[in-house]
Amino acid sequence: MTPSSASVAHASNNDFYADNEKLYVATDCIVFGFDEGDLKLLIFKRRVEPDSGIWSLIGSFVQLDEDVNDAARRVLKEITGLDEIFLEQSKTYGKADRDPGYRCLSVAHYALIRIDDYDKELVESHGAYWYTLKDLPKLALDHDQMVADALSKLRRKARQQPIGFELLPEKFTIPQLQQLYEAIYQRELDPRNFRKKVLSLKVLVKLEEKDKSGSKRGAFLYRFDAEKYQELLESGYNFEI
Amino acid sequence: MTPSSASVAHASNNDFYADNEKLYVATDCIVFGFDEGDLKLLIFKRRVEPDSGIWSLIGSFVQLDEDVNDAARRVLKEITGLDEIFLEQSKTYGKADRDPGYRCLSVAHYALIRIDDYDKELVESHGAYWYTLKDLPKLALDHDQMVADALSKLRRKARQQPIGFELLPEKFTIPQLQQLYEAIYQRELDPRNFRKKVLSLKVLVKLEEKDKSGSKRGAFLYRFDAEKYQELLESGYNFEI
DNA sequence: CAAAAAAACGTATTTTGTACGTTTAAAGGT
DNA sequence: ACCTTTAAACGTACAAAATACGTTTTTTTG
Repeated sequence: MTPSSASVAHASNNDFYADNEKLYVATDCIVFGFDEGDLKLLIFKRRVEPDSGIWSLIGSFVQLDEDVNDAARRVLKEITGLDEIFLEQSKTYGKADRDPGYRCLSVAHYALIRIDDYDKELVESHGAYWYTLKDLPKLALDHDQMVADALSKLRRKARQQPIGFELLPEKFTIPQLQQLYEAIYQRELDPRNFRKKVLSLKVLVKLEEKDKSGSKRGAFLYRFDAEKYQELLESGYNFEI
Repeated sequence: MTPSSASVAHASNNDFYADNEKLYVATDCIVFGFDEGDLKLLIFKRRVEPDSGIWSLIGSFVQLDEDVNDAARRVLKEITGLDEIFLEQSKTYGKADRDPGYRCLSVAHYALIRIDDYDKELVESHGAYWYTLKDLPKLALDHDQMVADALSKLRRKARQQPIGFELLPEKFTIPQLQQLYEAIYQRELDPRNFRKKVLSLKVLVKLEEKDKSGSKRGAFLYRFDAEKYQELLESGYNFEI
């Protein structure tokens, strides 16, 4: 019954939890999407008591036989219908009083999804909606902090690798890519320098098609070269837009 | 009895743990120090059965009424006698099978300590020792991975802020500072460019004393200017040595 | 007192980032 | 048909930063 592994049974003070005590572990997902030039977040509103009407991140308990990151993937699949998306651990929130009434810690994960891929009906059936970051309502518990932390991780991540591709549709224009980075960094970028920089990475493949939704003239569509992108990652290059 | 908060009781699949099931939460600390030109790690060897002789990181269970990061601080205080040291969450390890026999997840933290500050007797009384990173023995469970991850976090952190100061004694020479960065990055740096760069930050205060332990000529000692260091952090400057 | 070694200072070159001008393609009004 | 407008696409000049490497200084030791 008593754990025996070296990982925990070593410090002098290794109390185990009493039989009637329990510590819950949950995971919450900060789901980012990009649409109409804005970074969006998938949040959901409880429709039944208790806490009906309160907005929060999507999440779930970690089951006893389940890896923590699998729990996050399960939540994402349940709500968006999507599999195999970018998902990374953000941070663990472990304040003893973070959830009133009982002890529960949450391992937050952030996900990036292509906003045109997800299962719209499934999302709505769960009471989940996309919110622009700026218009975000107050969220439950420490979820506001989770969002702030995930956003700052996303920003750092975006500097290290061309993460934008996870958030854009397969074909995209350079101005669209720029809009995404502007949304992530929350500042304007020079379109001429942005184009120069992004093309210098040699990970974009120019297509023959144009996208005319953004301007009269239209802009050429690009897709990214998965192979060269991989090389770039492995070289340890810093994207630094 | 059943948790009612919005944070967890929302997904369709919110199983709670059965009465006889329990999920343990521990914290493990990756404690870095710097001595004799090398990065060192504080690890400890169990001296009683079971698992006697196995090396592992220092750690402990998180108590039911205790913040997770407080648990890490408690462990550090217990083993090193040190308070108020640099401590940051690294990553949470949550594979269902990471610890054989029972379900336990671990929230890893990494700490940076001035190796001449710690309580030597206390450390030894706990069976803990400093090991150079390269000579590290095989550690228990997934602790090798924890060390690798923490090291990579330390590297990234070192690029963002002059973290070296946490690891050096109050007075140090520029060549010592360089040695530290060489140990962190695992590559050689040009001493002339290193000096130029580090002095350009204007956070070092030159003292009148010299340290003669490293060379015949001796090198001037410096301390860092806490105020200017703080300004530098707040300006969002990237250290980038 | 010369040789050795590392500290301390300096300069040249290359690379990268930043600022901003010009040309081009297509749409829409007159 | 042609002029205007708009954003895309391309290009150039300058500033800042990183890198490479030469020189001088200080001290110890043979």
